[in-house]
Amino acid sequence: MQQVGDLDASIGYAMKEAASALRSAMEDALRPLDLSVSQYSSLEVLGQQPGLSAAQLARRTFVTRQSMQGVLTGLAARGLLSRPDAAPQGRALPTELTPAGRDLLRQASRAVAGVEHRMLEHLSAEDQHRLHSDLARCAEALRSRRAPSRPV
Amino acid sequence: MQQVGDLDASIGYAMKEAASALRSAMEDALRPLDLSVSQYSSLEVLGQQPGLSAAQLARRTFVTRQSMQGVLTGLAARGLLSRPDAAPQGRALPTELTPAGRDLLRQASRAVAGVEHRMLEHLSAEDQHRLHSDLARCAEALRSRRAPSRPV
DNA sequence: AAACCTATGTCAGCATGCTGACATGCAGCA
DNA sequence: TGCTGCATGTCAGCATGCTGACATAGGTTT
Repeated sequence: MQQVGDLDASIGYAMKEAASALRSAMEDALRPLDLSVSQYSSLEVLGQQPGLSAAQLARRTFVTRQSMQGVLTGLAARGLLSRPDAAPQGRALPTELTPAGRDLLRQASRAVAGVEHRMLEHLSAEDQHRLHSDLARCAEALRSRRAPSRPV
Repeated sequence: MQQVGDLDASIGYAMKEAASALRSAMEDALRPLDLSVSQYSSLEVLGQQPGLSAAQLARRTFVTRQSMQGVLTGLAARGLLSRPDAAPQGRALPTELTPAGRDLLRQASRAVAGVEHRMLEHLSAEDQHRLHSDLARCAEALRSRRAPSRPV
């Protein structure tokens, strides 16, 4: 275990491969709707948790809040979501989907569900459940020891 | 299954989360060596399969050959790998690590192995084996139906 | 009240990776 | 021979996402 060893035996490599294939398939599925994966992710999160700020949304979709601003600007320009001009409290601008946004999200979510189904069709329900929990455990294990790197 | 549904139950979302955490942890581990994840990936593949062309390397590391050119240029400028000036046959330029490249790869591979170990330490050997095979199956299932989109 | 800390939005600059396009070398076929 | 198809390398342009920096709003501590 001192070095990575054969890549075809590496779980990290397999994870990158699977994530890369998933992203490509999602891009293909979302292209007809003129949505990028980042745009879809924002819509999906926002559909389930209306009123999130850009910074909260960014954390949920694994990008920086600076990047999220660009995504939200693009979606707002297409009338898919709305943000108040002034913050009702603090600096956070709560974002919500418009009816058009909800409608497009419904189509996009259907397309992505198809991709996910295709990805998992050869796995039993039990395998899927365990895969989900193992992935969550991997993420948690990596997150837990993110050193604060505060110098003494 | 007609829509994606709760994100916390989505395997695709969990995969993105795990892959994102893995990438961040690798960036942290490789920063002291002044290597990006892409640079490390290229070195690792090249260490196991010397003589690959840029295009072959690109496919193995899930980037385009155009992007790979930039990575190889940077690594070559640091004396970590060597490419012939002229193609010995066809257009492909077979790339190989220099002794300095092999040395840095050894350190990087150790660091990344540590990350991967941390990611998996709460999973049994059996769980790890199954996770690897499930990820491979997911990738394969997504790849298989990449539609050629040739119009009839 | 004043100082501090945190979270948020925003601007600027830059690195990475992509698509599109073109030329080249080689194999296969008419 | 010439034509076609394919893989490779390379150039240009662009989109995405990042880091760094700053101002602002609110809460906490002193």
